[in-house]
Amino acid sequence: MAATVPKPTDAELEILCVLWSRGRSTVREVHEAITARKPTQYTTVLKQLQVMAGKGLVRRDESQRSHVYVAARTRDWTQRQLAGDLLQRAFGGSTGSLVLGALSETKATKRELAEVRRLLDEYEKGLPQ
Amino acid sequence: MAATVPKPTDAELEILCVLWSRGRSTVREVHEAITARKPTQYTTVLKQLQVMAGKGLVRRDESQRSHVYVAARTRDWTQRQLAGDLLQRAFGGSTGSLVLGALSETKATKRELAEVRRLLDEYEKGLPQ
DNA sequence: ACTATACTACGAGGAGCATCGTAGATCAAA
DNA sequence: TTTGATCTACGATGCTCCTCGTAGTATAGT
Repeated sequence: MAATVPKPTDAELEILCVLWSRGRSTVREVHEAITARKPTQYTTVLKQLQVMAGKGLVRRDESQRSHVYVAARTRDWTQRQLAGDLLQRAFGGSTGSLVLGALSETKATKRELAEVRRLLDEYEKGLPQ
Repeated sequence: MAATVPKPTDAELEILCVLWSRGRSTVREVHEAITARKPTQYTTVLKQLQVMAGKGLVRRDESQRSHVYVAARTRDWTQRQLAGDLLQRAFGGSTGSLVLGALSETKATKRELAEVRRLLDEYEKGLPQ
């Protein structure tokens, strides 16, 4: 069975973002990234990572004294989960509503709209039949 | 200043969905809708609504013995908040990624794609210049 | 060898969330 | 008027999340 990882919480998501952008990282490295935006104790980040490892959100290499952490799921995969989850919870499954919501909240420009259209085309190409 | 309402929690969102679809509702009516999908005590829903009123997520009319509740924000407004929030937290502000995430997670069909495109067109029409 | 530094493990505690039970008030029906 | 149903108010509990402090261990520098 595919190990089922839970939906990351807010704080966990922040850490995942660091891991996605940095790749394999030690606690210290993650901490430095996190604390730059929001001053936080080192052990807070450490504990988070330990909990996340327990949940299966991250994996770690303990072969060195400084353990090295990696996100267990890709950014894309997680984004799909979160978008799908929100879709069900708040949008009654209507993809169109979600898209519109995202667009209007961020005051998307014509340029971004074009980008979205382009992505739609690409996505459709990958569709069966 | 516009009263700033907090982001609704999962349980709160379920109740809001009921209020949005039913309109003005008593606790009993909300409870009936909620418990149909997930058996729940009457007082649980009542308490939720009371808390939500305190947070400003709903307003209530106490002129009758059975208080009548209304969502304080429209469905559209809330959806925009949630979509925008997720966008910032998980997608680094990239609307395109969010759209793709939602599409691929729900295995959107060609028909739905067409619908999304139509909405995009409409949205663009309302855009200034 | 000794001391300072860096690292992990882990327990504790505050805060919010979701749920429920009980108490007390109000109303309606017999 | 008494009884039963219906409603609100609210306290209590268990859970998760987040944060931090302390303890213990390994490493490195002098």
